[in-house]
Amino acid sequence: MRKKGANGQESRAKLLMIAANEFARSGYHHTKISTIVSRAGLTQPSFYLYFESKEAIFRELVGNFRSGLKELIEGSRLEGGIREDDVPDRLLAVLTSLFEYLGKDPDSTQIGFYISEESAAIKSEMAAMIANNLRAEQQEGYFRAEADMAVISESLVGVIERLTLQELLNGKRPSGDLARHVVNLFMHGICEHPYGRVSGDKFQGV
Amino acid sequence: MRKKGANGQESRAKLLMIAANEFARSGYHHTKISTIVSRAGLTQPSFYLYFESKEAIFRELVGNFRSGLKELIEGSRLEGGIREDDVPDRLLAVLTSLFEYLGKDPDSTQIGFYISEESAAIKSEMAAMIANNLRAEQQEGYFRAEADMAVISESLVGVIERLTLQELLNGKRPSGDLARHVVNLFMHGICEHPYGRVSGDKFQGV
Amino acid sequence: MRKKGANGQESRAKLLMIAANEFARSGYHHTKISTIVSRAGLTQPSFYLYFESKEAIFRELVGNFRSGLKELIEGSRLEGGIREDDVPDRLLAVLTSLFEYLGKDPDSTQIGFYISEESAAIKSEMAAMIANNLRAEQQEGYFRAEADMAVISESLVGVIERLTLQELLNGKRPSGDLARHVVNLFMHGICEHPYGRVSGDKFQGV
Amino acid sequence: MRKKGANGQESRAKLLMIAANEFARSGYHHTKISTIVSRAGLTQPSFYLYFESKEAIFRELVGNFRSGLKELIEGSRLEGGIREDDVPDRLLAVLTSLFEYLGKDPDSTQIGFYISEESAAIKSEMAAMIANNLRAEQQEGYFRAEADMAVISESLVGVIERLTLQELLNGKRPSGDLARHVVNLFMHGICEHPYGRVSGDKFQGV
DNA sequence: TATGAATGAGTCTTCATTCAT
DNA sequence: AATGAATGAAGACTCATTCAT
Repeated sequence: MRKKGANGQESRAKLLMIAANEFARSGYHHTKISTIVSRAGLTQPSFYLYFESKEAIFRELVGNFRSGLKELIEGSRLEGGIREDDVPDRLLAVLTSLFEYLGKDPDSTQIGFYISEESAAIKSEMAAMIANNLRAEQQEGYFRAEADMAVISESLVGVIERLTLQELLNGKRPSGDLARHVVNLFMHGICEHPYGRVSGDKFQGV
Repeated sequence: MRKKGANGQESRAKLLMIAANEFARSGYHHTKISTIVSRAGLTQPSFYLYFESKEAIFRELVGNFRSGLKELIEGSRLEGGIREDDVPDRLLAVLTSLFEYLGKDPDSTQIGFYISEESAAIKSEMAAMIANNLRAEQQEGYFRAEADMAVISESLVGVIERLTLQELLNGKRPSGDLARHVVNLFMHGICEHPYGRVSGDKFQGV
Repeated sequence: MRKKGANGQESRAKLLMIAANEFARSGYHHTKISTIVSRAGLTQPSFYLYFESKEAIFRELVGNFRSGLKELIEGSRLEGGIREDDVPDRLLAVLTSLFEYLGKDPDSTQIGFYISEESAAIKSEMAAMIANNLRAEQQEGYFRAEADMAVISESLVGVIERLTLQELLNGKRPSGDLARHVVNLFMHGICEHPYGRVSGDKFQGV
Repeated sequence: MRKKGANGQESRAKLLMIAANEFARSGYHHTKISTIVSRAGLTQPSFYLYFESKEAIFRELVGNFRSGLKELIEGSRLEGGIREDDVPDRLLAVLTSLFEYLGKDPDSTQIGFYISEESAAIKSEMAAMIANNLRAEQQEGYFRAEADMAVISESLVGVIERLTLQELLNGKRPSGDLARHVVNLFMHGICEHPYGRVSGDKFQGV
């Protein structure tokens, strides 16, 4: 006769899930081990059967999110040789899958993007990878040569993190919708009648 | 010769400044009153001479940042009747002063944008105000009629917060530079040769 | 061999007992959690395993005393229909059990009667219950019709609290002894030769 | 030109009065020097111009009450040789002046009787003096020879303190009224038909 | 006579973590 | 696989009191 929850893997997974939820809702410091185990129907010492410390479980959550994100982005470089007309659709596909990733586990996204002290690093890493992708594509002539891809990629990350928080995680808009908005913004801007770009003595064109 | 710190207002201001710095560097919970007062050359009880609690001084800091930001944005609507050609320059001016505000007191910006639990609310408020401004300008024909200003303003806030953190606060680029990049991105996008916009059955154009 | 104090209920009871003693001897403010736990052979956090706060354990102590007292007095109304000659003996029994209650746990009595801010309320409640009992008995003709039972019961409470503190708690006299003194005083007074009662223009007889 | 409140004696008296009020209302520990001086329109250091410490001002208040009380009681022994019939009226007069003393400065009475740690001692002293007076009168045959004046005086003090708190200080009954109730109770008791006194094998008669 | 500014000393309370079973 | 009981370490906050002016 198995004891209730006697399957260690189950308990571990349960703790991980609940911890993610607590961290996402309350932040790292306000989350208490006692709350987590209590929601899991366990006691405090049991927690330490599966995780070394509060920090360890948090790191595991952040790590999972981070590596999944990295993998996704690494696999999304535009293949060379696609027709120029296809660029927007390719971008759209990439961004859609990115938003889908961010939306499928809101607690982890919350943690990785907004709670963790690693958040800044994660987004920087993300921006760097995107910048690489974009530069490669830029070299193939898909984007304006003078565009500063460091700034563009940081901007893109900023847009993504903001829309994720404000539109995606609370269910206001679906991934594809958001992706399309972003593509159109980054492709064409919002200006009615394109005219010259702003510049100045001390500024360089984007 | 005046006693060191014998002026209460000086002590208060000092504590406020040091607290901002500690909160910005270490976050709310890791910041200790003992550290703050020690850096100010005071003792713990003195802190409570000027502030009700740790939370109170934090709130004051956040409040100052928030109201300053609000005031700035509220005063920045494009006046109607300017020539269409001037729109980019006006936007540039607005964004420049915004980045300047965000860059002049990095600790407060850090707190208001990234540390406070109010951060989300602050940015939402900011996005809402910007959306209002943009809509007004949209009605005067400066921007594409079909652009969804809710998404645009959220995106703009995302870009601003990201560039502030990655480029402005660590001194990589000056306010004007960033502002110009943002204007160009939002005006025209990064696309080399404008072609049709992406769309889909279930999506509406931006 | 059981670990010392490994039984939670024992620890709780121990803390409760020691706390009562400390509160009784030193008053609420001078009583330190550190002293209580140290006397119990525990550390401070253990205290919070069993009680929410210093105030909570104090309230529990006061509450226990109060409810026990209430129960005792509520159950002590003289049954109607007893012979008039038996009234003193019945009163004697009631007062004896009251003094016994007050004397069996001196620390709690000290707390409930003299330390707690609720003391006044406790004694008022006690006086009100006694007044009710006395009035019922008065209606059955056991006591003089013109006696003001509000004043009498307050007086009785005053006598009880004073004798408890001065004679009972320090062991000078046993419960029965005190009860008998009180009965005789309230029944007959101390006057050698009963003469007329004092009265005055503006006073009503007791 | 005199500074406001430049008269030291005025400030001192003011502090004393306010302190009495605060101590009476809030107890010793909850009373804060900061509150006292603030109500007096002074600052904290000024307090130490007139009193050595918080404890010192408290002691002064208690001392004043105590010595006034002592003086009053000492002067109230029944002169020998009065007619037996006059005893009640003499007692009445004594008790009336006692209640008047207790009622004229409620804050001080509150402090001396209920707040101070000296309260027990004050009442004991009071009981002892009363016992002396009563014994003297008992020897002159005014009271029953077998009455135990130690218990009687303690009881009397108990009645006085209780009626003072419950009836006098909150204005429910005037001094003379209370005094008369007490005299009648102690002279004759409340029994309708005097019958034998309770006694027991192990008890001695009052 | 009065005060602006500052502090020494002390206590409650919290929480992650562990031990023995 | 799980837990009842216990703790080490740390930080916020309070208040009577004093110094220099």
